[in-house]
Amino acid sequence: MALEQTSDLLKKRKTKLATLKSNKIDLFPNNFIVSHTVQDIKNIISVSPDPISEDDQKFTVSGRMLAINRFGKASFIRFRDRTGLLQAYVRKDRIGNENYELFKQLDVGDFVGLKGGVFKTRTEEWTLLVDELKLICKTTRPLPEKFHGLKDPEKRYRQRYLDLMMHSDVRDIFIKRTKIIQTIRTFFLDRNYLEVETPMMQPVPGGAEAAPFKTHHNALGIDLFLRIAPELYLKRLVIGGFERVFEINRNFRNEGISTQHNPEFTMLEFYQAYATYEDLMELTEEMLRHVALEVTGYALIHYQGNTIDMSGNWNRMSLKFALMEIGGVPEKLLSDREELTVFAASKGIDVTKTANMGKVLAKLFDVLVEPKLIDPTFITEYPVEISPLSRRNDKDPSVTDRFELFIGGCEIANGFSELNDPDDQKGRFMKQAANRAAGDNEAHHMDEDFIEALEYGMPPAAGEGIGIDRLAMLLTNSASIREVILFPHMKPKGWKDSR
RNA sequence: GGGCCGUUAACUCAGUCGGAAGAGUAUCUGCCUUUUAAGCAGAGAGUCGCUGGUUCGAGCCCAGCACGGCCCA
Repeated sequence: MALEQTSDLLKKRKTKLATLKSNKIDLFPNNFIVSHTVQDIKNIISVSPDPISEDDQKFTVSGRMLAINRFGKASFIRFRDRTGLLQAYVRKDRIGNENYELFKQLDVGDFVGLKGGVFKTRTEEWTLLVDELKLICKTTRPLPEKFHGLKDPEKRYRQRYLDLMMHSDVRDIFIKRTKIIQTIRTFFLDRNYLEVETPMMQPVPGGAEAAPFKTHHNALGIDLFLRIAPELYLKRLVIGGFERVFEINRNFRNEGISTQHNPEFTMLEFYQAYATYEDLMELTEEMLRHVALEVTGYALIHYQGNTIDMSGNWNRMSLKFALMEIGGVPEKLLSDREELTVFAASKGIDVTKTANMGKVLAKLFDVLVEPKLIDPTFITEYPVEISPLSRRNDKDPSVTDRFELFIGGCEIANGFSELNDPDDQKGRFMKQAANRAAGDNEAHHMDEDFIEALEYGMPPAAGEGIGIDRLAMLLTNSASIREVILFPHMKPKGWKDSR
């Protein structure tokens, strides 16, 4: 056991606990039975026809004390349970001398069980008049300051429980996040999609262009990769006859951490047989509009100073059109890789020498167009070389039947008609493998097993992925992905034994 | 990986020109039975992120490192 350095405050608190314990006070009892929640009490008060006095009905509640105002022989406390905040009035003449002496030893942060009726204070605030008070759980550490809360972002993320305890707006963000996921789930279940789970550990990481995390299975003696996407497995299910499937689950990508990236993040992917990418654009509009309304109550989203209208028909334009009209790229450059690279360089955009035309276009788009797509906009006609899993367009085989959706300057969704020609798919994988050999470690791996699956026949289908974290950022007006992930990844620090 | 900024009491933050470490909240003691950032009087509380350097003297200047934030790649 390492020697722990304790602050003055902590030492005093521990001494207090020891004293209480030696006085036979149970600091962590587990036998308190609650009759009402705070919300129950508020509901009952709100429908009571006549003025209530503290003797009409008794409630038994429990919660964490967040504030104590002591006045010698009486005190006001505020406590909170999962349903809300309530004030209570603790009087020495009601709970008795002995209990009041115990109460004087309690601290902000402690859990208490209370029994009593309700009355209105002079300032018209409904307050529980305490007849009985019991310690439910003693805190060993003091809570952060009540007025300023916990501001240090590092502490907020590393000790999220404190952040949640102190800040109702933070709690609201995570409640909204859950509501987003539940609304999406219901949306798909209502449309006869089957919710499935596919491997998180894959022998060949596929379905996206990203560096994976590697792990090892001892008994099998093989390396496995944490999935970067579930796509290829979900398509195997479409081949198997599950014509409508969806999965909401974690993906893992071994890349940098930023305000937009966490190494693990949550992705919705869904696939529908006999649908095209155009059908999915319709479905996406309907779904996201529905989610925004369900979660925020409005079709207008306020995000980082912009007002985004989720109602009406969303913009649609091709990648090249967007580059010309929004990015200001001269049309004649769009068909010449060399000139385009020079143009990119003139804008301070660095393009690697090995990058193909599609990658150059995508890079230009990321910098010149994406930040400007505030209102929901579908971008279509992505080049085939950067869309290795998408179906070719019938009229122009150099582009695919694919779209990406941008809202608030952020990529939210990526969908396309699925490539179901096994030979074409094999050729695309081989091109990717060549890129990989040339040094692109984010290029796709060859997946022979998936090619074989396609050879058994996949019905025409369209599929889409939506980043749940990004969507949660959008709907909670969060500038950083860390604000919508309960425990964002951070470098370990010696903070555990430094206090 | 690069740039800028931050790290001082449990929390939120000051700290001037390099010359004895500060405030509010919280804690402790006393008073206080309708407060709500309660009030009044008093007290205690610090590895100034870490390591080294410059200096008679460093929270402050310099270098390196750690962690975090924002921006860029």
